[in-house]
Parts: sequence; structure tokens; C-alpha cells
Amino acid sequence: MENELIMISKKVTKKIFMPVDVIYQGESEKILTNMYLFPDNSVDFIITSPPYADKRKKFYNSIHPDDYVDWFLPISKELLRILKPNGSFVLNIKEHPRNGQRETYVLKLILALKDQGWCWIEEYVWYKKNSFPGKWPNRFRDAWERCFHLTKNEKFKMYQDSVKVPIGDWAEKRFKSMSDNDFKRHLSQTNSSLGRNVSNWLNRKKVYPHNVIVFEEEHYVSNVLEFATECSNRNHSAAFPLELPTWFIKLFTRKGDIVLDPFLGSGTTAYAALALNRHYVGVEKDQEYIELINKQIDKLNKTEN
Amino acid sequence: MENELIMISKKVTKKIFMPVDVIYQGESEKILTNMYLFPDNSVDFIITSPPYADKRKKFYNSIHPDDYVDWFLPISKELLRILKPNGSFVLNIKEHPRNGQRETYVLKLILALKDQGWCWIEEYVWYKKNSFPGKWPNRFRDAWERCFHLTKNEKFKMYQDSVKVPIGDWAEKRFKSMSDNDFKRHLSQTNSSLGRNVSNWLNRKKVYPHNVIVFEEEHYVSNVLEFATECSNRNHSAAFPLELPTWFIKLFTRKGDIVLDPFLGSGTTAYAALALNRHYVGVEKDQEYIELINKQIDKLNKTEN
DNA sequence: GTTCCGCATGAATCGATAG
DNA sequence: ACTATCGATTCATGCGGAA
Repeated sequence: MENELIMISKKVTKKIFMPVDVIYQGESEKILTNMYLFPDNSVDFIITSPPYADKRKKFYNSIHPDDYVDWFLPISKELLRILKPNGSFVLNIKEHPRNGQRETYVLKLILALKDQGWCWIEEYVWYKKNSFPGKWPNRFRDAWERCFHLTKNEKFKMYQDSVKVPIGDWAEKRFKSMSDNDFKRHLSQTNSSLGRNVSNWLNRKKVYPHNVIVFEEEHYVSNVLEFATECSNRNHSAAFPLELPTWFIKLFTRKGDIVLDPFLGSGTTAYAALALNRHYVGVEKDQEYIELINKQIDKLNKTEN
Repeated sequence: MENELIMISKKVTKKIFMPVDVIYQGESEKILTNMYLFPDNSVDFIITSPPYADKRKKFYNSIHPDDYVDWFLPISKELLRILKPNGSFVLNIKEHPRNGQRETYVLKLILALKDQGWCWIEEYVWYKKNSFPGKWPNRFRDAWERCFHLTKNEKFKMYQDSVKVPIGDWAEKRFKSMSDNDFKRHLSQTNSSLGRNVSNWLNRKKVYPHNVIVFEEEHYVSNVLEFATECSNRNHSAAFPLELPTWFIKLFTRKGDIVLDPFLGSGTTAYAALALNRHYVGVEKDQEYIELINKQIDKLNKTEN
């Protein structure tokens, strides 16, 4: 597939173009500094699941927990430069235990990112019901990961309507079981302006989600699902399932926007962007992965035509 | 109800007694320093939901986010002294947004607690499915809170069997169709050293939970909810449901153990401990709360006899 | 078409043992 | 003491072929 050049800004005198729908081979810390490939304020959305810190050697090339922040900051500095002022960055990560305790590098990273200029808007929880099994004397199995929502500014674009979910059974039960007084009291305590809209809310079929993300069968969107099945990437127990970038891309971009993943891995972000008619840009150091992804994408484009 | 004195250690020459089943009126930062009321290494479990940081003045007495860590550390220092070497401390907390961004004091607090000598074992997510609706342009409604599991040592007591949950629906089908392979030890084809012997699970009814805690229905102690609503202006953490301390008390203590809540609020921890035949000790600065809790507990004890 | 059944597997973690 | 390797333990769900 040819790279496609699209104009990223109509306002500047000098028109700047950025190559999209392309995957670069190499280290993010180097490639992202290229101002021709990654101009300032050019990307609408960044989502990635960077390599986790691990002191074990069998994962060669892994970053030691103690070095993680120093390793990540130069990369996030470029991301901050590349991201559009109203864009968003979603960072999926979870610290492992070491010697029975959780590592602290993720906490330190968020503090450091704020120092670097990022706004920390929110931490979403990705709740993985079917997490890896195991039993240990000091902990249960880890069934959730962090998805940090970071931005360049306090104002940013967010298309909440595009990720509405069907109202759950709980709502009906909840309201039935509450007396009128309980209900009024709770509303006035929570948010006084809410009372007026409650009747609307009860009759609505779809509601806004919250900040705990759970993927259930119903949440699949038709054409993304088909697409996903074709690239055999619809795997619930995957490290980074298609649903995760799909959900955030819908939430933070519109058709034609540019999505960047600086650690593309097996290409999940690219598939999700493609299926949603967004442009993708990826960086991945493993040439094998890249060839596989490109082959896959070619196939998908052919079947579509 | 009379205070009950129980011996906390049979090994020491001088027998030390600690008053239990009592609520002290006052500020935790002062009362906890009393070595007669709170001897070293005397409490089996601590769980609390401290007042949230809030810079708004309408919540008088609230702690400013920027001062939160400095305010909390002297208290946690006493907790570290009071807790038994094999005990646990569960801290339920969630940072609010300020100016559109999440506050950072919780992240800083965990780092500071580690410096103070605490072991950070785990962060449990309390997933509040039925959190009330609300809509903002930059975030969805907050449906989860952090429950940090902190200890004095890497080894501690944990009674995992007491919080087992029913196995999922999948199991029934699965058990009906056991193949030969299921009865052998079967090694995964990938490099992961995960082997499994499904026959071990045959007819298993209960499994261990994971680190995302979900309560299907909230059972508030009836008039605790009412009272908490009335007093909501005092910036007490919104009463957590009885299930939360109940779950953790079962997990980390046995009958007769001592449970401490340094910010007792509307008394949920005390009710939970009492119902599970554990001893409670609470600190609360609001005399009104204390009188209500004691009255309530008296009533409960009478109905029991 | 729809349901059922067999089987594969996923960013796991701890403790013991060996070098 | 410190690091590397290996064995033991554990759920939930997707997928493909069969009934």
C-alpha cells in the first residue's frame, strides 16, 4: 500500500504534509524525532501499550523498572510535540510485582509526565474478567490494567456519544428498590442539576459509559467486528485486544483523523484505526511484525474493494 | 456497652492489654499516639476511608490537596506502630479532579508511605457498577475507587478461602465434557511454563476472586445511609457500603481479631467487624456520629440476646 | 442455522533449587 | 547475598468442527 499524504493544517501559510497509513521500522526514541515524518501538532490521537518494565533477561531488550521513567520521558516529549493541541494520548500500562510488592515506576511516570507538561485528565480501568489464572499466598490474580488519559491542554476533543452503551439491568432494579425520598435525597446530594433530567435519563435506551471499561459480547460494533474476525485478531485474552484501541479511537477521533501508536506490536491499533476509517501511523522495531501487519492490511483492503 | 479488655500477647512477660469495642472521640493524629490505648503491634487489621482532600471552603475542616501527604504521614506512622507485624492496612481513597485534571496527592502518598516503611502489596479496584449518572465534557462518571493493600512486612496473614466466589457458568459445561487430555498434565504448546490439569477443578464450586471487587447490590445498614446523607456536608468520605470492610475483614482477619478504623465516620467498619465477631476500635471526631453508632450497636446487641 | 463439545491459551507469580 | 531457572498453581473465553 502506498503512503498517503494528507494536509494537516489549512491555517498555516506553509502547508505541512504528514505521511500516514505507514509503519516505520525502528526505535521510537529515534524515529519520533524526525520532524518531516512527525511534524509538530500533527496527530489527533496517540494510543499505545509500551513494553512493560521487567528485570528478567529472558525478555531481552526489556527496560529495568528503575530506568523506566528515564527511558520513557524522551519519547513522551516527542509525543507531546507531535500531538495536536486538542488531541489525546492514552497510555495502557500496569506495573508488575517485584519481591512481593507492586513496582512504583508507573506512579513516578505519571508525576514526571505532568512535570513534562502533560495534563493528566483521567485514569480508566480496563477490567479483564478473564485474566490469567494463578494462586499465590499474598495476592489474587491481576484482573485490571491502567489506561491513563493524558492531553496537551485542559480543553480537548471528546466524542462521548460514539461510545454510548445500552442501559444495564441494574438501573431498573436500582430505581425500583429506592423510595421516592431516597431518590430525591441522593440526587440532591450528588448533583442538584441532575434531578430535572432524570425522567429523560430513565427512558433513554443508551447511556454514557463510565471509567471502568469492560468488554462484553454486546459491545462489538458490527463492521469493526467483521473486520476484526477477518484479521483473526478478535481474541479476548490478547494482551491488547482490538476492542481497547477501538473504544478509545471512537471516543477521541473522527473519520479521517490520524492515530499514532509508537509501539505498534502486532498492529492492533492500526487495524482498529483502519476499520474505523481513521489514518494510522505506527512505529515498531521488529521487522517481522511489520511485514505481517502490512500483508494483513493489504489483504483487508483487497477484500473490501 | 462496656469496653472489653483483651490480652493481645501471651508471649511478652508484661501482659499488655488494649481496650477494644470502643470508639474514641477526637482527632486521629492525636489519639493514635496514646500508647496505652494503642500499644505497639496490637491491631490485626486497619481499614479506613479517610476524608478526601478538597480545597473548597464549604467543606470546613477539609485538607487541601497540596497538604494532604503531610497531614496523613504522622497518622500512618502511628498506624505502622500499632499494626501487628503480620497485619494489613487497607486504604480506600480516590483523588478528585481539580481544574479538569486528577489530583496527584494519592500517587505521592503511596510513594511517601513506602518511604515511611510500608510495603505496598497491591491496589484493589472497587468497581461501583451503579454509581450515579452525571455528564461532563471531559470525563465520564467515576465508577471506581482505589483500595491500597499495605503491610508492615512482605509476609502477612491472608485467609483467601474465606472470600471465594462461585465458579462461572462455563464450568458446568466444561465438566460435562472431560477429555483424556484433561486428566493428564498437559503442557502448553508455547513456551509458557503453564501446565494444567483440568481434572483438578472437576466439580469445583468456588474459585478465588481477583483484584477487582464488585458488589452486585449494595446493602447499606438502613439508617446509616440516612444519617450519612444528612451529615454529608462534613466531608466525611461517603459511607462505604458494608460489603467493602466486610470483604477485607474476612480476607485479613479471623474471629476475635482486632480491627481499627481511624476515621470511623458513620461506623460501617464497626458494624462489619461486629457482625463477623471481630473486635472493633474506632476514632471519630464528630460526637454526633459516635452517639448514633453506639446507640445502634446497643440495639444490635439487644436484638441478638 | 443453531447448539454443543473439544481444546487451546493468555504481558502471571511465587517458592525452591541451583549456580 | 544475588541472580537465573523451573515447577506448581489457577480461570474464563474464543474458535472450529461435529451433531
